[in-house]
Amino acid sequence: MSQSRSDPLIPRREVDPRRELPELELEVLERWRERDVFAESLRMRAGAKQWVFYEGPPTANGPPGSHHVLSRVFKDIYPRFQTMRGYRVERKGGWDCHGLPVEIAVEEKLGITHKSEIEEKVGIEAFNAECRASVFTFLEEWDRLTERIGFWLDLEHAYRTLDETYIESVWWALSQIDDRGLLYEGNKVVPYCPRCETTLSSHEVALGYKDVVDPSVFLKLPVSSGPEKLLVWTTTPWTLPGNVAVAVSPTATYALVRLAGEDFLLAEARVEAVLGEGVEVLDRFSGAELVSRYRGYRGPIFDASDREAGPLPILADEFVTTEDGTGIVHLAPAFGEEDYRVAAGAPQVPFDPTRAGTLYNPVKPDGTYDERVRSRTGDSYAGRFVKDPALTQELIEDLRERGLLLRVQEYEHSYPHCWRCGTPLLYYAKPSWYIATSRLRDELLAANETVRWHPPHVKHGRFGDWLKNNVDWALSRERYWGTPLPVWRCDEGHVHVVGSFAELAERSGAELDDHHRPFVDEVSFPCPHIEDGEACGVVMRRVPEVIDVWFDSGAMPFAQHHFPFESESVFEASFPADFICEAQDQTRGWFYSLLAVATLLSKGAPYRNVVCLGLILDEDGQKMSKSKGNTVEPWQVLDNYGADAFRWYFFTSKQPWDGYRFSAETIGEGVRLFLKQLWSTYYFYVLYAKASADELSAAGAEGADTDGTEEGPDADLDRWALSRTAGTAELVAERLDAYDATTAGRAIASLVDELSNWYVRRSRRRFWDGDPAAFRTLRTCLLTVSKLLAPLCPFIADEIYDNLDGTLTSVHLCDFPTGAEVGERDEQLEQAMALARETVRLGLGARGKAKIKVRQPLGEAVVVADGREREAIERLAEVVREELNVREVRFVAAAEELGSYEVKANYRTLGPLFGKDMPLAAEAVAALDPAHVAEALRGGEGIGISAGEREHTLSAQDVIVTMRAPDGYSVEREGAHAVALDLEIDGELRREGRAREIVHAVQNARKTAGLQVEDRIELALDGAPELIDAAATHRDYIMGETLALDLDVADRAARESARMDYSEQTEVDGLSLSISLSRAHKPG
RNA sequence: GGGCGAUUAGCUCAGUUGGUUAGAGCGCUUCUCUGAUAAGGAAGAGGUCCCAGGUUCGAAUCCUGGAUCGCCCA
Repeated sequence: MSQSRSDPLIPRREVDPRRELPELELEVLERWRERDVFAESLRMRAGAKQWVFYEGPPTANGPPGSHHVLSRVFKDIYPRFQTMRGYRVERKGGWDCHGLPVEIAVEEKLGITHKSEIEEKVGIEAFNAECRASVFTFLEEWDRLTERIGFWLDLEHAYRTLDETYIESVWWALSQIDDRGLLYEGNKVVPYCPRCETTLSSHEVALGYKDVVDPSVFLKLPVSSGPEKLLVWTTTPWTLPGNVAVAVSPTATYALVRLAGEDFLLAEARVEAVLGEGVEVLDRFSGAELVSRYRGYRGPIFDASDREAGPLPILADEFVTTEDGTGIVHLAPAFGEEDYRVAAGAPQVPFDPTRAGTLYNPVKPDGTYDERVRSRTGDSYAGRFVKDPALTQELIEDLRERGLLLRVQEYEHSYPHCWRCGTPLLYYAKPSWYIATSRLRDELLAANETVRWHPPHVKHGRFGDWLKNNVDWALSRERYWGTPLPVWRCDEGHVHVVGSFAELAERSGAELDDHHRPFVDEVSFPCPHIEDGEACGVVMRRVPEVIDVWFDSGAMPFAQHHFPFESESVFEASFPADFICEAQDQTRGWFYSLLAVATLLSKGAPYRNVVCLGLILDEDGQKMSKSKGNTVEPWQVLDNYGADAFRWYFFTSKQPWDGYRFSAETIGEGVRLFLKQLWSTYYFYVLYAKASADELSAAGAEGADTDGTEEGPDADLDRWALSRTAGTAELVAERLDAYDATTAGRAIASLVDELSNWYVRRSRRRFWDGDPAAFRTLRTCLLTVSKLLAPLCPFIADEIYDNLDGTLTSVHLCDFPTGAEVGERDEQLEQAMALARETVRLGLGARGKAKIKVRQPLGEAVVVADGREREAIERLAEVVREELNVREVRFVAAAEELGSYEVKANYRTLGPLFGKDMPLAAEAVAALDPAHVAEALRGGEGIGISAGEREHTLSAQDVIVTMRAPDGYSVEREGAHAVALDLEIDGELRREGRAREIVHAVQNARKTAGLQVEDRIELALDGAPELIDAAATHRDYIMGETLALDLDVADRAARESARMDYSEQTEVDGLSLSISLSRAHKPG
């Protein structure tokens, strides 16, 4: 397993600086397979404490898209992290197999357009066999994608909701719920798809809202006792044949008004909106009074073969509002939830919910009128689809002809449609099985309180609100491919819920291999119901429904383990989950079904942390969909940029719940900025460690104990790099613990940027020289980065670890690094370095302003800094000096040593003191003599100012001293910091600058001549006397830098050039220079 | 109609308990550095911090109202 490294500083393999990451990832995958790393990561933690992850099962009957990659990335990060933290994190995969989407796909395949064909033409057995076959159509692609993106999931032991064991656990759950008295059959108005002929659950309804324009009608219905007419508004004219009553608000004020000779009744608040201005109000009274005054209206609104003309009741109920319409609503109990409730409670309406056949419903399950409904001319509307726009026009025309229509108005509203087939839903009274979740509302809310949501606002916002408004779970579906509802019923009306396959076998004697429909439908048994001490005994048959697939998924915590029939301890140990993660659309989906099922079984919240992801939109902010053709195919991204890049984009571009504007190009940016930079730094290390192998293996043996004892700038830089890395390790662990991969990832990116652009850049010379301390430092930093990065970008992280260390077979078997083991934290040094870098930045700015190249040395840089800042920069003065290419760095305590300056009030300290008088105080400070103030404050004296009615003695923190640009220097400043450069260039500086220019020119010539970096040369220079002078003065320097064994200057150069391999003419500082060089033969 | 979230540079996003002149990356222009670099560094152009009120000495930040976008609910 572990491999000993005799020379830890020397990498095992060479590295290609232009390595294609997708190709690299495929190799890493191969290595994981060979070394069985995922399984090993579990074995390694076999005895450890569990950290539990639940996989929300996708359906594999469609191909995976980019949004699946999103959720799978986050589902991978935290389990990998917690594994490295020492936990055992099992990751059982899962597949959601049942449900309407599967059936729809099969219907399409078989060319079925209507539900009835399934039983009549195909047969349930054949149909379900097709469903079973199609469930895993895309399984292979899912598995392939899962592996390719580095999502470690146990696919071999994945649970499947169609498995017998799974179904049995679901049955058990339902029997438990029944035992609590929470399962019931109700006759309720439900959202119903007339095409699929099935009831939809509220979460399914939520998927299909569309904005549509429908005609709404204002009716005038004559009261039965006089000429007045009730004004009634409805947006669903098709429900009018089902009308049995109207309702008003008992408390609202109603008005009797006269318009164009007609008397109307409507809510006073709606008069102007409905009838316009200047309407004559004849009388006002409350809704309750209206009811007692008029009692009824002439009905029915539409003629029907089984209805006689006569008064229909006016009812009063609180649900009626006067916010829109007329304040009077029509009631059709078969087509509205409130209508049903109000009608059921009114003795004037001949509807009794407990008695079959009393609900007036003229619409058949396929969404067409039955033969009872007749038009004004006596024709039947039978067979017409109720939402057919042409029919709606006929109904309106009918009303108009009969003088019942006041007005038709286009009404734009959001209306639910079937999320699968797009048919407008009907609200329709149907018998249906329910779970009384609304009775558990308090338990649900209490369970939610124990959950940590990411982002937090979901808890009391979207999800909490949903729980507060909980309605009973409509559980049954009149479909075929699903977990059969385990409810048997006899003709006496007794109901029995079967809780296990064994129980079913025992009662019926039937042993089934497959408990799906239609096989389970055949099973019957004598009714066990005991009445008066005697069993009923009448034959029981299963009700035809299957259950809502959301219940399947909500049952996964126990059903995946076939609990309670086996694996009891496994289930107990893995409940609740520490972490689940899905997109926001699961708020009403899986997040709810999990919570509801667990609560129904009195188990408390099934998860502790939820990461709730946002949606993926395209570049223009449009929702991605196949029909728009704006989807980004995962494979396209993976092949071009790789999985690490894909993953990196998701967690560093923004917080994942904010949603994404996604395009392939934005992923490329992250590759360049971060992954390539990391790779470059890693390549640099490997290149030079290989080149210095001899020195390093000698040093390796004695190396470790000399660490930390060295002094000087190099040691400071090493300590800085280790401190920054240690700090980052602490931060990353803390953030990943808090499910904040975004901050963690960005912190790693900053670290890598600083290692690459500061540590490595500053340390180049040490790497060329084979300084073991530099290699040790950089290796520690890179290895730490690889471990920090392992949960986030598992491929590149493992490659770096494997090459630089490889003690374990994968970085994913390592413990997550702690700051302490990386190195000592020195925050003062970190701050000092930040200040030094800031100073360099300002100095370079000053150079830029003066247009003096960095190659030209300057005499001095004057840094304005005081106190601790000065100490900090002074400690790193050598770094600043080199970076700015100046002979000396001089410090001045305050700006006046350099030039004039000004003082300003510090609002942060003085503001709270002076309050309203702050502007006066600021003026008072500005009016002070700056030199005097600075002098006094440095001497520890206070300076009194007064503003308004207050007086205050200024201390050093109360003022900000800012320098003005002095003469003779180029100055760059920012806030209190400033760097000034002495621009005077004397002969010596000029010569040195020119020597450096010459080196630069020769290096370019070497490149052009095609020489290797390690080739030695013979060099000859000729040209302007100023350059020759400089070259002569800095002869050794030039030879050293250009690896010249011999340098000829001027006089000899001319004749030498003829025999040289390469020569060129160039210009330096506007002066001509000729360079000739030859590859020298290395001695020995 | 209600709820939740968002709105900051051409684009993608930061912006700490309210504090002086609002930042970064990408892209663009100019310059520069380079013995790891299709890299790096500097400068420039680019902002009514969605709008309007309010609180405050002071608002991108807090409050109210509104607009637009997204999601959810009815």
